[in-house]
Amino acid sequence: MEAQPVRIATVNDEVYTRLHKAITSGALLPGMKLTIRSIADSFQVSTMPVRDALRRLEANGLVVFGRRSVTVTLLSPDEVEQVFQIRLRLEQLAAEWAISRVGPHDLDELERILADMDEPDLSAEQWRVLNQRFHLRFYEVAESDHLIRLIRDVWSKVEPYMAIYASRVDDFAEAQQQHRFLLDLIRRGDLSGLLVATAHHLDYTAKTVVAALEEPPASS
Amino acid sequence: MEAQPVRIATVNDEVYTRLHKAITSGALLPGMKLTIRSIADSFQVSTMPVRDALRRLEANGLVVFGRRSVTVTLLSPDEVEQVFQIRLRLEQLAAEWAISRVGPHDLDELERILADMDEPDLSAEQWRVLNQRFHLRFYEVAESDHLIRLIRDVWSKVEPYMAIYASRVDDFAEAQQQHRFLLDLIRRGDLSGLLVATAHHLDYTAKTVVAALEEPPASS
DNA sequence: TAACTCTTACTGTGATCACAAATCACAAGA
DNA sequence: TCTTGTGATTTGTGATCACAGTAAGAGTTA
Repeated sequence: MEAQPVRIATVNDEVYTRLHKAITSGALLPGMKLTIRSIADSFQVSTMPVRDALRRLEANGLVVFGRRSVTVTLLSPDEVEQVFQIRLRLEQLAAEWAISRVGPHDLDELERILADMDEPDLSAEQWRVLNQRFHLRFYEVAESDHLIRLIRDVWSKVEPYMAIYASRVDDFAEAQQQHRFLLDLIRRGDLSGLLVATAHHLDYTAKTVVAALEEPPASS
Repeated sequence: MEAQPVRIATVNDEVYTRLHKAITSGALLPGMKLTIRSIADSFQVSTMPVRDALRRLEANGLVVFGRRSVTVTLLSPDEVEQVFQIRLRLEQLAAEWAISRVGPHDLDELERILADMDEPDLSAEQWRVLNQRFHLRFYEVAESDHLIRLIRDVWSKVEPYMAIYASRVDDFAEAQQQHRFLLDLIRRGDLSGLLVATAHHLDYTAKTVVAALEEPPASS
């Protein structure tokens, strides 16, 4: 029963995690130029683990190595829409696998996450994290490491734009209503309904994100 | 009109390409232990670009970094099946996008690839490469870099097992027949038929690959 | 004032080195 | 013969260094 080797916490991993979070949370904006040395200095490590981490982020599509430069990947609105379409197909597959395995304990936890999201004075960042947790928590029920990992990776690519969108909106009532609807379908085991609702939810999200992207960033 | 920086050919890229090919072609078998230094020696470069390349391969899921070891990712038959399911969804999406954009030139090229695959004394390796080229050539018509890249990545994960399978089989008549059927559906613009046929084709492929995987490697 | 050239400083790439931890081999004991 | 403990070797990790090409800034000219 030979298992895959287990990763050990290392400086490289730490840097990777922090950079990944910085990009997906919108702290490092798409198109922004990065320098290995300054990152290394701010993290108080050598350039070595930073290089390793950036290489991994490159393979994830979150940064782009160019001629003597590293840049946070910048997606056009059209590309964002494409990625959302891809996300949809993967998440529909995960929903198929998950809905037949979902148990009472899972439903409770999903319910609890939605309750947390009802908190009125939630920051955009907090909402974004909870939103991601809700969806991924359900897909984890599918028990497929490969699918979950892929969904995470694809999700990460549009997450920076979700962050931009969320930072400008303060009313998540519509999205929240859709979440409750989704959870209800899950609870009832209505797969075909869930697939349609998931498509609607992602279309809605994609449209609002792209719309926020196309209007001027911050005119006073 | 600021464009994304362009990658420049570098030693790191070269090492990455060669290792990627070595793994997907089955030259480096799943589960095999790799050592950075020996790879560096055999390529006559320092360990540096090898590290970078392996980090990228790690993010692609082709190798796994463990405690002081690097291993070619080993998938269980069950995992192989999962990845094929994921591939199916992604390729169905690509088929949707591609079928409405396919032109005469594309059809000619697909036809030519199939003709090449009719060659009777084709090595397993040559057949595998042509098979991949046929499918990807069609999906490229979709003109979505993100989707193509994702399909390539997912494809790579099961490619080593395709190589194992192909090396033991010498009759690709059934698969070839399915290819011609697919191309016919593409030519007629029959999307729903194409989606079903693609599902059948991938199911068939997955089953034969997994079957080959589960029987003893080389008895006698 | 604006555009252009040239120079300088910067930055990723690749190499080499030190270290600690894990693996492997060999031997001693049961 | 199998297990266990110990030591030597291996190996990934992280740091430092030299180099070459790029990109930004200064200086000049029209």
